[in-house]
Amino acid sequence: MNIYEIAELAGVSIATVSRVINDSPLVSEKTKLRVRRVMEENDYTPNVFARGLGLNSMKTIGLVCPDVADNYMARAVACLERDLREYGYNCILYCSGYAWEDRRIAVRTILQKRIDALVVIGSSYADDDPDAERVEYIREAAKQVPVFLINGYIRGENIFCALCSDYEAAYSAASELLRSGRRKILFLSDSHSYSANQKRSGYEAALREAGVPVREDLVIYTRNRIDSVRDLLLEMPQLDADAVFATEDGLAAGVLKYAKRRGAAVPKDLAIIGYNNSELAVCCDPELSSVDSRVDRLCKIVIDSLKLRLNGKPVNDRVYVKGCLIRRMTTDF
Amino acid sequence: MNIYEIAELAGVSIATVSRVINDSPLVSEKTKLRVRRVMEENDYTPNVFARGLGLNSMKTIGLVCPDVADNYMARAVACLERDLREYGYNCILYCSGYAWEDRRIAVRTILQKRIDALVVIGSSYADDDPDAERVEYIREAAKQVPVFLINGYIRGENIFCALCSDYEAAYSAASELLRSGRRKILFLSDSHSYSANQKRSGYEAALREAGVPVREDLVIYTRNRIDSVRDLLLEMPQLDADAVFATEDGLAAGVLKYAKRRGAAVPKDLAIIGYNNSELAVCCDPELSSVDSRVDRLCKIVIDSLKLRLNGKPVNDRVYVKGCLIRRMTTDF
DNA sequence: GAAGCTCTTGTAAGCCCTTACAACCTGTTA
DNA sequence: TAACAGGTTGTAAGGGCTTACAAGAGCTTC
Repeated sequence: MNIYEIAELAGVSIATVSRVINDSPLVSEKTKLRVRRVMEENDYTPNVFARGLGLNSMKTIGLVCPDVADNYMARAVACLERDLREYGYNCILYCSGYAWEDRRIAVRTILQKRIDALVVIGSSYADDDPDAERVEYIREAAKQVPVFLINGYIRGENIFCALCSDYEAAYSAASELLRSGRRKILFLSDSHSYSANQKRSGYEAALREAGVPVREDLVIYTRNRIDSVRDLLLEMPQLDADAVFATEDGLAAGVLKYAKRRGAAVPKDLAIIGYNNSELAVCCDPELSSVDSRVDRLCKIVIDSLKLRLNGKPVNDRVYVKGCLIRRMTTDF
Repeated sequence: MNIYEIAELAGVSIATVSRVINDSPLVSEKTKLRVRRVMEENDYTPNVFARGLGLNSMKTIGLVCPDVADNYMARAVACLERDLREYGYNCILYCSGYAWEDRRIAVRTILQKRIDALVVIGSSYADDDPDAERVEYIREAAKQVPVFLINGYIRGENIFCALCSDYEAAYSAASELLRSGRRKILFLSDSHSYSANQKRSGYEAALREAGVPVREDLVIYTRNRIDSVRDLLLEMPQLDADAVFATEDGLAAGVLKYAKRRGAAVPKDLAIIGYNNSELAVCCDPELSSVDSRVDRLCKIVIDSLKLRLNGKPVNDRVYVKGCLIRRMTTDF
């Protein structure tokens, strides 16, 4: 069943059928109705490939993220997919993994599908990255389609960034801990990504401002896995800290669990703040205080920009969203 | 840059270029090398739309699931996407939501993209469903492309199912609890889906077999949200149970948390078993015993079947995988 | 030296749409 | 009544690829 048969059955030309498909104002209402009825009766759907060829677009957006099994990215993907679909676009998903080379391949590969735009989630790039040239592939991609980064920042033609102001968020989280009298605040992170570095800077700024020296031994990196955190704490016979600021809820949840086992009272002996406000946070006992990095908000911003951009309108190339601390039970009141 | 230009530059016909693109054995190695070099030099990529038109396939698989933000489905999507990609296929994702009408629309919509196969995750359909006709759209879809169900069962031409044997898994989970002397086992579920019903049947069978009467007041349904569980427990001044079997880890985690708050010793006073062995389970304290429903295994099976099917080979239309109980700290040894 | 074979290449039709341009119809206007 | 405008429809030329079929090139064989 193709456009010719429909045209035949409706007694019109294929041009008219095509116009009906595209709801062109050039067709009279009467004809439209007739053609539509024939299409429905034969439940005809235009061939998207042919359509793609003609329009040079299949109304598809590429979504690249390191790992959808991560709750943060999953929420982003869910949000983006829904909204974009409602706007008439489908999403091709590509879980790249975290390695830079794999990310590069991901973008290159997905571009071959002739997507209309590319969204990269959790990219954590930055211009001031010491290895800045490793994000060059993003700029390459931007030559072909508009590129939207969620939580990554790269300056460039046709590149649009929506970021959580991690620096500020970390600053205020650390300040909160300082305000409640904590002086030995452990900074726990799982990566040296741009956003992790921003968090660290914010943390250090808050300490400095409060006149508290930044102690190298209180800045620790480990894998975001519960057993890594367990091992970490096992190796530290006595944890010389009265608070923890973790760059991921998973890390914070681990600290909470194993510190409690060790007999620490939370938050009295040890206050804890996580990051991302994931589903984990409310499952913890006591509930974990966490910085909400506002994925949904970031996604909305990206979607709005994307719509504007696809309509050829100008778009801000950088938007920051303030992260906000959700106070639960692992911090003082 | 199109196939004509490449042909021109390489001094061959477009047919030859096309054959090189498709790595046809009809082309001499010498010519292949030459054409390939020209393609690389101009970094040419064949237009997928035109290719799709010609081959009637864009090497794309449709992935429909109610909600990727759910850890179980996210793991499935991640696994499927990776393996299918390695096999040369990309995935179009569609998060349908749970409503039946929305699922129907999801499948109908995604089919229009002329995908080569459809994978439906967490469908929880069944032939013996009282509302069996509501899954008719799956059979409709199967007329167009092979359909693979993960954790759903519908008999039909071109429909292939991979399921966790929830009945058995639940049976053995309940048996485990009975073996350790529990007699008042609460069955806690968040849905009346096919697989939830299977779990309930398994649970009841175990009780009956042990000569323990099934108490209606110990079968409870509630939303899979931590606060729903909290409210549920609040409404039950004294929980007359010595064990809980929950159909989702989220529910189990909630019970664990609020039962502990109430002073119950776990597992001494209350043993708990969850389901799906999600990331939550190990974050709980004590770590949650949980039935591993083996998403990864199910995905592998689907992928293997899918490959066979796409090559026109015969495939089992139903494969069961045994769920297995992961014993952690919320059950006795 | 002609026939026949295999290997390789080219020609052209086809896949199913979109859309520029031409043409037609109807109703006004001068 | 002719010219014209506006609204509607049709014709035909793409768009970039695949592939059936034809054909040429280089061998071998008798």
